Amino acid sequence: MADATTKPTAIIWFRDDLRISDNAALASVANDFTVVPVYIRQDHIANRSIGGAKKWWLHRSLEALADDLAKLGAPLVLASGDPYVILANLAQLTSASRIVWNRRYHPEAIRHDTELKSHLSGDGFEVETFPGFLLHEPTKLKTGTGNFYKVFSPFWRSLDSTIELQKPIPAPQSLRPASPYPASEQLSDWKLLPTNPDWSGGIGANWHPGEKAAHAKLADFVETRLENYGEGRDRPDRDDTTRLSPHLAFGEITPAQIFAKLDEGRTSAGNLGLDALRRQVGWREFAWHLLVNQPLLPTSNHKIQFDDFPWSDNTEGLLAWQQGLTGYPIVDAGMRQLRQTGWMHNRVRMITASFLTKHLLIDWREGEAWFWDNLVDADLASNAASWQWVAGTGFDAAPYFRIFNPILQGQKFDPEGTYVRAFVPELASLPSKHIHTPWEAPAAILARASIQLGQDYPHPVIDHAEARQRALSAYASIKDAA
DNA sequence: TTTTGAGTTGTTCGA
DNA sequence: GTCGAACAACTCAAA
Repeated sequence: MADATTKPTAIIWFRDDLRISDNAALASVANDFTVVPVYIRQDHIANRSIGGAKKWWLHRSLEALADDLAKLGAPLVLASGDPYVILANLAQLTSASRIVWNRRYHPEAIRHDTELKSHLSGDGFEVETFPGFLLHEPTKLKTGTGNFYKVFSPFWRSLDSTIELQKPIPAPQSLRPASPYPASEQLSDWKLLPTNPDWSGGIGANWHPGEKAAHAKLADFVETRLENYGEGRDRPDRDDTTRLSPHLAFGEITPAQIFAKLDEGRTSAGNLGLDALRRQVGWREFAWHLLVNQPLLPTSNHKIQFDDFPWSDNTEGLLAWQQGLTGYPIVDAGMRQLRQTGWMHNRVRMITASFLTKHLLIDWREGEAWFWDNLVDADLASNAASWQWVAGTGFDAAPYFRIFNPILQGQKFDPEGTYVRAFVPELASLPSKHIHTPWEAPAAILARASIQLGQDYPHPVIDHAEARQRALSAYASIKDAA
């Protein structure tokens, strides 16, 4: 009634946090303010354009968020342009006194948001920012000697034992809209969905963006797959992973919410899957910990001796890898899964990344960029940290002689070839015995499976043993130089 | 300050 | 088929 007009007004700026629950910024204004939720279009993150798969997800996720906010009573306002201008204009229009957001952590965003906060504060607005993206503040967690952590295990021991499990904040029951209420741009005008051609079919069939879908997926996982997660998560031929990564990347769900849900299922009998999943979430924390403390992570070798590494300009090899035509079935299945669904199983990310950097000797940054463009869950920190780890250039990196054997990996983690058959249909009729080594299959068996190597499916682009030796000598060359 | 133990995810070879 | 050792040396984190 009367108090709707007497309450002050606040603007909440949504960014990497497309959710209404466990949203500290939103909760801070939900009760005592009339509000304007705004999302400002951003085509770049850290000087990179957003990949097509993520644009598709963003569109759907904004739809879901807008829907939720409309039901609460304060529709989402979409705007394009410079955040300072937009926020200041909105504040003027609605007589807002307070502006809030949840923090982001990629280096450019930290710089940008810090500057923006000081400008807006200088203009007389009360600006407050909140955590919400991670379980820890990357600049605050330190080793005993005051440095940031560079090795996962001690990092995780420290974080895992000190996490005070904040209870996730419930979503507000309702919101009071500011008055007057600003006009919004139309989401469809942002043209985030692909047209001509619309390649999003495979992605749309696999994913349901949005906060509600994220929580439904988590609940289903805890109920049906958590128990198998410890070993099952390594199997691309099974569906034992959470597939929560894109939901996390868009902030539709928080690590705190995941941990809280997991805790409900904690038993005295053993918590193998539960602890394994916490640990995986810990890897995301660690990647951001590294990125915040080492902003060059996405672009520069952490181990600088790799600046002299003889990477190859193998454009044919790069193309074969990108298209899933290397002749190694597990590699090709992974690369095609990525193109078709915007996602790749974690085990296969390692296999394909090892193949690019070690078998083809192509700079990890080429692979990082390709993953960034195609992954629906593309995460600046996880992507960069993981590529550097595989390439051997990064923090706590794999020893140089750790070169994945794509044949063994296929046989071990996709023993029946289920995964290969799903994404490399031209091999579907091949018996399991030969599914990971079609070039060794007897002619009669290839004929029966209607495969002519070199025609229906490529010969291996390079022999494994030869590639292994080549990679080992390439690594030896920079070791000698150093 | 020095010392010590440890470090996601592997492969190959030879007994 | 299975198993342990070798593949290197270095950096990190904590005692």
